[in-house]
Amino acid sequence: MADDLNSVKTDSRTYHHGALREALLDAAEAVIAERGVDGFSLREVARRAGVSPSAPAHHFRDSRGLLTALATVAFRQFGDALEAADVGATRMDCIRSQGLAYVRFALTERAKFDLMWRYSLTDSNDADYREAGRRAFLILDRRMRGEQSSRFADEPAAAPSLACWSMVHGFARLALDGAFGSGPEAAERAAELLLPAVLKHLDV
Amino acid sequence: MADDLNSVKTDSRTYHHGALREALLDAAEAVIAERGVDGFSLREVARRAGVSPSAPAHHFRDSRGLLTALATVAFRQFGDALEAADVGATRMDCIRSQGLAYVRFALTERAKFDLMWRYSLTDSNDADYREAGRRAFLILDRRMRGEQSSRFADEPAAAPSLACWSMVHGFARLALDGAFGSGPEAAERAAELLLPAVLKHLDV
DNA sequence: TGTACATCAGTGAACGCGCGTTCACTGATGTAC
DNA sequence: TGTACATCAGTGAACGCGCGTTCACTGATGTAC
Repeated sequence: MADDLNSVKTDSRTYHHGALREALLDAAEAVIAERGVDGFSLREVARRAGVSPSAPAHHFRDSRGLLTALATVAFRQFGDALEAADVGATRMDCIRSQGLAYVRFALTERAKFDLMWRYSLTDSNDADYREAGRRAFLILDRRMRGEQSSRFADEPAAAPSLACWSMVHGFARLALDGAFGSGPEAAERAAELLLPAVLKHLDV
Repeated sequence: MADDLNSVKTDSRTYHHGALREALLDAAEAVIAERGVDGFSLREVARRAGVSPSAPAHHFRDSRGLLTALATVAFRQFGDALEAADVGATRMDCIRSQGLAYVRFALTERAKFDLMWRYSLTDSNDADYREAGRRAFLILDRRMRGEQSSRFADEPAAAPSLACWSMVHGFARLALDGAFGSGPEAAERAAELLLPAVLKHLDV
């Protein structure tokens, strides 16, 4: 595996692919982006990667394995997006900015976002997968906790974070699932128009 | 179809089933409850209803038709549950009560709730389906609007309702999708423990 | 520097499967006269 | 009240499909000596 990365691009047909794992993840991403998560098939992914149907098994035991790996990648990108959005003059600004980024990610990476939460398709015991999900939540959670102590002393510590997470998650899902009209455009328009107003009703 | 309903139960094997439509819907509900929405198959449903694989086509054009009908039924039951929960001394009590009912429905009727929002599996143009979904939303929306005028004069009128809807919907989805631990018990425990505290952060 | 060999990463044919849908059909029902 | 017939609601065999996975295999790579 000490492959020169350039050679991967250049020598076109060797018996050993050289970067098949990544190629399969890319292909899988393309497939679900085009056909939706339910349209995923291992054979189709292999086909796109130009490889026999049994090749993926060497890198990801089975189809669930591949999807779990892809969901993990997706959660990492998602976490990165939240982290990048954690900016603003005040704590509340940061929170709102993260909320917008949350929904934007869901709407631009529809299929990946779907997959991240389709736990019937992934191995929810996979350590990397769990860790990637946990990290994403903690980015928001850390900002929510901030310096300030909760005004709601009698409640579980995670409640404010969870309230925020629930609201943006719910909004994103409703948008994706066509509650604001079907098609990506309708969802994006709704998000632009409504989400800022909706976030005003979050009290944390 | 002027069938005596009692006879449906009693004479066991006639060529004409007599209430096949309902039997198929029941069977479909059982199938997705056992196997999840992805485990649905038209043949399996026909099998359980004790009928040939092509029989369902007479009542529901195809498999999407059946699922759309089932989703419609589900949305009606969901609406009924919200309506029944719309009780309390204050407006806010009613809202909270509806929120709890929302999540309870999602957790007890997992598969049906899943199906309601899986719009890749249903015909989202179906009039009954749309109407049933709309009605459910309006039950919450009516209570949210109440007598009182919004304190947020500059925002879209639907924003408070949508904020509430998003929060409970998001919470329900996170619970269902295993964010609070996998398995129904974990989800229910989390809902009991966290949901009331989460709802305190809704400002409407 | 050369060689033997283990290991790794692929091939491609084959398996068995369950699926949705179509098709020509038939049994039961209800209605017109 | 009896009969002819249209319509409705089923049957069941057959279709073609794409799927995930297994299997015995082989080509390429890297390492020990």
